[in-house]
Amino acid sequence: MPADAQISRITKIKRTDIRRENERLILDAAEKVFAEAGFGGATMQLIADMAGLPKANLHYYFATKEDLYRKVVQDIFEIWLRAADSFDNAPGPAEGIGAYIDAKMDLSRSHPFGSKVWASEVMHGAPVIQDYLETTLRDWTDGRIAAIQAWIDAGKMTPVNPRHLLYMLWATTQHYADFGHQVETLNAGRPLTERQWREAKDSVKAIILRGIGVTG
Amino acid sequence: MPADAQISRITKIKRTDIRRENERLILDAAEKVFAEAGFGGATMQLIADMAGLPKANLHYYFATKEDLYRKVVQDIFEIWLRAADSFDNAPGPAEGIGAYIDAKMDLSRSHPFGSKVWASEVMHGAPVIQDYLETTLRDWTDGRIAAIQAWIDAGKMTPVNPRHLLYMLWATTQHYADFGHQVETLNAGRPLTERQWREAKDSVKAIILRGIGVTG
DNA sequence: TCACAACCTGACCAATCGGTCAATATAATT
DNA sequence: AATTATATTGACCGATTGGTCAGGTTGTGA
Repeated sequence: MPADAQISRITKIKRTDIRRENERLILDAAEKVFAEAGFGGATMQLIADMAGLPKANLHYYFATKEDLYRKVVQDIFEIWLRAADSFDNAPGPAEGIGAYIDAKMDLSRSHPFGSKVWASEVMHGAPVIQDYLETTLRDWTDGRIAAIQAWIDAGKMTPVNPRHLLYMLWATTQHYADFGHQVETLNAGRPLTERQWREAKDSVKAIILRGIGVTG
Repeated sequence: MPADAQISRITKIKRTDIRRENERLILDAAEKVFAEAGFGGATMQLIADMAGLPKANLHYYFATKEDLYRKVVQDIFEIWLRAADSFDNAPGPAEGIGAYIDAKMDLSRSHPFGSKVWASEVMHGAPVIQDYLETTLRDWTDGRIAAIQAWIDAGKMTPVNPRHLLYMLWATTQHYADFGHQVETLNAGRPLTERQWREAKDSVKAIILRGIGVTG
């Protein structure tokens, strides 16, 4: 086997790899630009520059700006749904809700752009993911409400309105992503440190868990 | 005195009135359009149509789109600051924080567009109100943190991190405005009724006040 | 009544936008 | 090696944008 053949085999870029890598480049850039500028304020040129590709190349992989945006929003939604696994199979609210807060806070830290894109989409009336809200999200919500109600019926937590408890969990955890700039500004302009993130998580968990009558 | 003179006196439109009324028309329309489309997605033409004025007339009162936007954001900020009066002069956290939640929830219901514009502005890095964050908001925050700490020191509530408690109050109350569309979708597509708004407020207050060791 | 200032607006412009396309290059297949 | 499928890109286009401006209208004070 000649040397260049070996190199070729190692450095070879397969068609499927090209597609996958470029789509990833574009989606990452798009997530950031959509988050920072909104759908209306984002431009394909800006996304292209951030992805390091010519604008025309974006349209080769994603027909329209709206197609690209839709894919970004859907990806985030799936990540969030997966975070809810912490909720399931928990013996009680202390573990289930505590783990859910942990998971959502971690996502606010690791995927702040995605959270902002989702927030922006919902704030503008959910023009592209309305069907998701009415089907997947509604089903998911109903399921968790039932789980919380079961904990209440079993006397494992103080009776509260499960729906509003859920909203409070979403709002509080996503606040650290969506309003991250405000949080950072009020933190002397510096990003939260590892210790500060832990304190944020602990504070949220402490207040909410005590609020539903669960001893941390 | 001739009849038309009397009519003229009654229906007369003063210069100052014209300016005030038109600026109000434009600001109200702008708040709604900026909230629903974002700064980048909003167009002066759309705002003009909603205000019932020619586009050129908007530029007579507000030089640029950014000037108009800045005024909208500043108005909201002042309304929010005023809502914090409930915080002051309260004998303890039950009254102070309880009243603050009430006030912020009422604002989420009465000024949902303003809340969305603020959220959008902060999410995009606060390009036009960064100085407010660093001065007015920071001072306000420091003051409330001190007030909460005083309550803690006086043994009137469970020791919690005052800053994160504040963030939780903001996040939870504003969620009903910023994510109002999602809340409505999960409510069978219908806006919250008077009773449902009361239940939301009561749920938020119950969990948070219990979470900080205050008996409702 | 007159002169001035404030107010109004249709028509217009340069800039930018999302999107297209023909031509070319690269990889895969036969 | 030849052919085909996929990937790349500069140049371009119609549509829309924020903003301008000249000329007209209306209210105000002298």
